[in-house]
Amino acid sequence: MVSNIDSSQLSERSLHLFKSLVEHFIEDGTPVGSRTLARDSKLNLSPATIRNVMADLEELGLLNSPHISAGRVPTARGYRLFVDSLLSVDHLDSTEVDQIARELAPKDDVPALMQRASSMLSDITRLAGVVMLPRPEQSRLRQIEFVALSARRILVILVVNEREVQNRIINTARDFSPAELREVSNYLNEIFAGKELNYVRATILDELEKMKEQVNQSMQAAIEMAQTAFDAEATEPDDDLLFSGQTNLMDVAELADIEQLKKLFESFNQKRDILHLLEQAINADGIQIFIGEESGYDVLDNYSVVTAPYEVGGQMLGVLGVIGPTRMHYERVIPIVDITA
Amino acid sequence: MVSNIDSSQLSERSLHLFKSLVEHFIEDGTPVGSRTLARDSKLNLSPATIRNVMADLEELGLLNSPHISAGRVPTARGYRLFVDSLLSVDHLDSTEVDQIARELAPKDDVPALMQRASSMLSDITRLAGVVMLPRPEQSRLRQIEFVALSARRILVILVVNEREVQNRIINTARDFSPAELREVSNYLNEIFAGKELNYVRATILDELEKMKEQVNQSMQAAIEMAQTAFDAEATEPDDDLLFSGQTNLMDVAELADIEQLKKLFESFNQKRDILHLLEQAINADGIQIFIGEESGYDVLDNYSVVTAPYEVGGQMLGVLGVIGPTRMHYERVIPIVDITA
DNA sequence: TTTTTGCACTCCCCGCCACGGGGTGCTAAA
DNA sequence: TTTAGCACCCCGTGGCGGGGAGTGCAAAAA
Repeated sequence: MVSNIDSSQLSERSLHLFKSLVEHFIEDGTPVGSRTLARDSKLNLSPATIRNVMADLEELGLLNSPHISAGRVPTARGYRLFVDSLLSVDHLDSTEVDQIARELAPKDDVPALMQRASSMLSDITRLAGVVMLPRPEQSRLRQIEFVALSARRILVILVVNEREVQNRIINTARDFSPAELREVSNYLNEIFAGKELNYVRATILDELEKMKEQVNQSMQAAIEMAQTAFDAEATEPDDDLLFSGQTNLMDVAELADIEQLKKLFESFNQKRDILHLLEQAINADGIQIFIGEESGYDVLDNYSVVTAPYEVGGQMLGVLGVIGPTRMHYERVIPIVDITA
Repeated sequence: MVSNIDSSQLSERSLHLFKSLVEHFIEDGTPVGSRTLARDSKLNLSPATIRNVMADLEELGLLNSPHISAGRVPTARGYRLFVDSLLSVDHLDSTEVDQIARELAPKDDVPALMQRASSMLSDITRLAGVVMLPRPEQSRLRQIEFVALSARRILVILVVNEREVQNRIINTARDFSPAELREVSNYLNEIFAGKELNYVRATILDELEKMKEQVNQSMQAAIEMAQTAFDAEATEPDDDLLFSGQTNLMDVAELADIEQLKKLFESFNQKRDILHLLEQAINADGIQIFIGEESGYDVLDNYSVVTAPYEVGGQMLGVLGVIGPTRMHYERVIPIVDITA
């Protein structure tokens, strides 16, 4: 990767001009030329001077022109410099902050909350929102319960990590009485509560062996049953990436290329690429921004992704973000993503 | 609604010509004129004759021309006549049928199966697939259980209609002992098991009143608690419409209008309109086709929807279908939807 | 009466051209 | 180092003209 430009390598004036150029371009998406820039930036320089500066900036790879006689446009590298060193981030006014807080009041369970967060992000930015909720590496079993549905069908309830509840219905080889079930669950809770799920899955068979002489026959069958429940749990796919507002991207003029949009939407459906990308962001300790081709996924070539890890209840949980054109209002999107996280 | 054209109202020849016109148009999407039609249809008629016929057909509202000096294009009404009376449905060859059967082998639970069905439909037709799994009108409460998670947090488990399990976590005003919880659930199961959920929701308050003197204080609080559980249940949205392959629609040339696509995608997200439409199809006893504006939803103006109700395990379950441009290969799509159902 | 031929007409599409606008780079002067 | 001047570039637009595909109608042919 080519080294990025450091703001200290450029004169004050160049930076100023570069900044207004980017801002101008973000505003209306047309390449900006020396004339307009001369007017906009309050520097009182002639277009010719500005042309010289722009030529330098182009040399550095911060700008380029779509064709010889058009204005200049920022490159990915240019955007990088812009967001890293030049950006003055808006402060959200408190009503907006309030609104976000209100929307995200934890009325219900985690997935629903994530869903709301995602669609809120997309609503407020008019871009696409995305929330990743990674399957927690260490899911601790909190509690296990059995409920008899009918003679041989038993509902197994696993409470994991404080809030999540999973249930499976399993068919058993023989009948179990409610008393038996209670006994089994007490037993399992005693041994396994607070343990890691993977550990439970791995150990339960051993445990079974160990107990062979100690516990009675019925108990053994019950534990076997519990095992099938855990095995089923392992295959849980877990929908862990939520999008919303994809359609907002269809409004953005420069993305009006159907082919490209299609590729993007497909990669939303596949989830794979986006997931990989967001995983890179999970350990960043704040906002992270992927600009254009930086992401390494060519579906995202003309898009930027602004992400931030978030946590719920004190522990790292996932990453959320916004996907939009490289030409987005970073100064607005960034604080929004930040606050939401 | 204007009455549809009956095939008996037209001469053999007109029908033949009309049919080849539609087929031709479906094939390559350009308006078809008398000249080409004269070549294509093996009738040995001069273009002029055909022009006369076409003029008649236009009078009947089966065709129209985008502008005076272009070929003709079928109207929605024209398509209607075409699919109702003229269509010769392909027989799928047995490898295709096999493939469908293999894809839909019931390896896992119902929602996953539906998901597979939907994406299979879209893959095979190269259009968008949709599957509705209606929330059963009468959901009967089968069983209710409470599990204490911690001092004041209780997990409520509702078993509904044999297979479905729903759970809610509720916070209570005071502690409940496991014994109390068991008592409450026994009590509720006794009264409400097998009853309709709506009924339960409606009656539980009355029941509470009635019981005031009979049961003890703690019991009352418990019932109140149960009520909040049921109330929460009422708001359950239930994800009951699955799409896939939306992006296929982006390939279809004549839909290249971004605005329209956007509206369509949005209505996929809202689900509301599509849901209403599919509900109309649930009682049809076979394939049902909505062509263009017939559906009554203007987002679907240039689209057709081919639906069929399906059942699993002997009971009516839902509707599945395919959404594509009015100009789709009905003769292929129809049997595919049919077999899948 | 039905079909065909002939003809005038219509409209879209495409390529062409001219032109105006907003740019550029370069050179020479301030 | 900045500015003015100048020649040049290239895109977008709009007008124009011809070709193509198709139409409707009237009159002739079957």
